[in-house]
Amino acid sequence: MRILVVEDEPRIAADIREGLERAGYVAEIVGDGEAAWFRAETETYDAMVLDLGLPRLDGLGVLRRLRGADVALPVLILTARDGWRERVEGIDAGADDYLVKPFRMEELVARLRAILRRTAGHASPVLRAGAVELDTRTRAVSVAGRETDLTALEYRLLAFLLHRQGQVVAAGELLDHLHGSDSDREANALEALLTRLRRKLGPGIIETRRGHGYLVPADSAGDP
Amino acid sequence: MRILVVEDEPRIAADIREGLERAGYVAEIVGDGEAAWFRAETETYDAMVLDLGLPRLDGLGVLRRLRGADVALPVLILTARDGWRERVEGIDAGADDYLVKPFRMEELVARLRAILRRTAGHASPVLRAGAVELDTRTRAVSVAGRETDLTALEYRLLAFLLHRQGQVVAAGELLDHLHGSDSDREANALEALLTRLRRKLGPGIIETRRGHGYLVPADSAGDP
DNA sequence: CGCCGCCTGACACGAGGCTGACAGGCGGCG
DNA sequence: CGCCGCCTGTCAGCCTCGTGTCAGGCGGCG
Repeated sequence: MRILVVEDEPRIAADIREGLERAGYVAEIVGDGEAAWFRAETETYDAMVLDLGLPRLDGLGVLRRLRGADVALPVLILTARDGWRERVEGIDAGADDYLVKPFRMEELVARLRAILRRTAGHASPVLRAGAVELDTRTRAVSVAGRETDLTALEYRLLAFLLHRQGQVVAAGELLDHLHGSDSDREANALEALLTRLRRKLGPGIIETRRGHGYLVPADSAGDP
Repeated sequence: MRILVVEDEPRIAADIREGLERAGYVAEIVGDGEAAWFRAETETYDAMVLDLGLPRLDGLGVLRRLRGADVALPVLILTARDGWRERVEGIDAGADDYLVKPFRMEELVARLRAILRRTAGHASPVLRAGAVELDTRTRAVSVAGRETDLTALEYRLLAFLLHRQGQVVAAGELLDHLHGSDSDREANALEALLTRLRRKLGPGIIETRRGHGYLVPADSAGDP
């Protein structure tokens, strides 16, 4: 789960990142509305945490533009305590929920989970492929009903592939998602990771398309 | 006819504008990818001329975003002479045609006319020819409804020919897209590749124009 | 009829991908 | 503070399969 955090105050941004990552999300921070708009349009995120009190480009402007462009991205807005006007306008502009600063991280995570659960037609928070089930809320993964422990990286990889079920994802894109960088050396790291993950999941879940990339098949793979 | 030109180099941009307007089009220039995306989303254009060598935001990102958002806008990309990799990725990402810099204005106008003629650009990410379907999003190819495995090279070749449906493409140009170089020896490699691809696709999909090149016919070839 | 362009089956090589082993790093726990 | 565990990147070896090459065949055009 990738969350785009739009927050100009470095300390708060760092706190949010820490809290989100502790909760199992991947957080990316941008400091102003212009960058937020750009990132939201060019990359794929599962949700956005948007501080309305941005210095340069108004957070509300970002939100309106997003909604105007029909971007179905769950947005949680952060407002000042006395910013009731902002809150109303934010909800009007298409925010999914709001949070008043200062707030407790647990509350942020809880609200994020809530809007992730009820958004975008991804009705169910659990992803399935064959005998494999992945619950995005609890981060629990089971194979044929058996709870299975995945490492952080393995989980990210699996979740990403499940999110794109049926599509072939290039190795470069996977590496890009797992870290930021991309290199030749690291190609093998992905392969090693895949080997370990496949050993835990069993055969038929993650397939290789030589020269194309990897995918988890759309149909009920693994149990025919 | 409104054409959106995305080009950061002012002199080239001015040249293109002049050439397009002389040919009877209305040209609008933007200098970076972010602006291009915004304009393409908020305004209506008949085609886009997109320089892939943009400084800040990568032109390919714009293209992918457009296709991902199901924007049915014909796109002609401009690439550097040695940017064959860019070209391949551009076509893969849903460009309708490409032009190598430097180019003559007459050629730009001619290619623009061509892609405007076969209307609708590539609104849908799936390309069709007879019984063959190619989904650029999933990289899946099917023949008469049957999923068919293509190798990386076969896929590139087919995708390229489908993007240029109805046009004869010279062997040299095909080789140029599949690899960087172009040699006599390699000519046969292309023929071998074609043989293998045709065997998978069945007859009537890829035709040979002796002495000219290859094409996949524009009309519903293969199923009459 | 003979040349030339194109097709195709066979084959061999090398790149791409897999995996077991190892090492550095980081955090946890005593 | 130091030991020990797990996680993850790197390396080397192996295997598979994709792809180029070769040799020969088919057919059209002069």
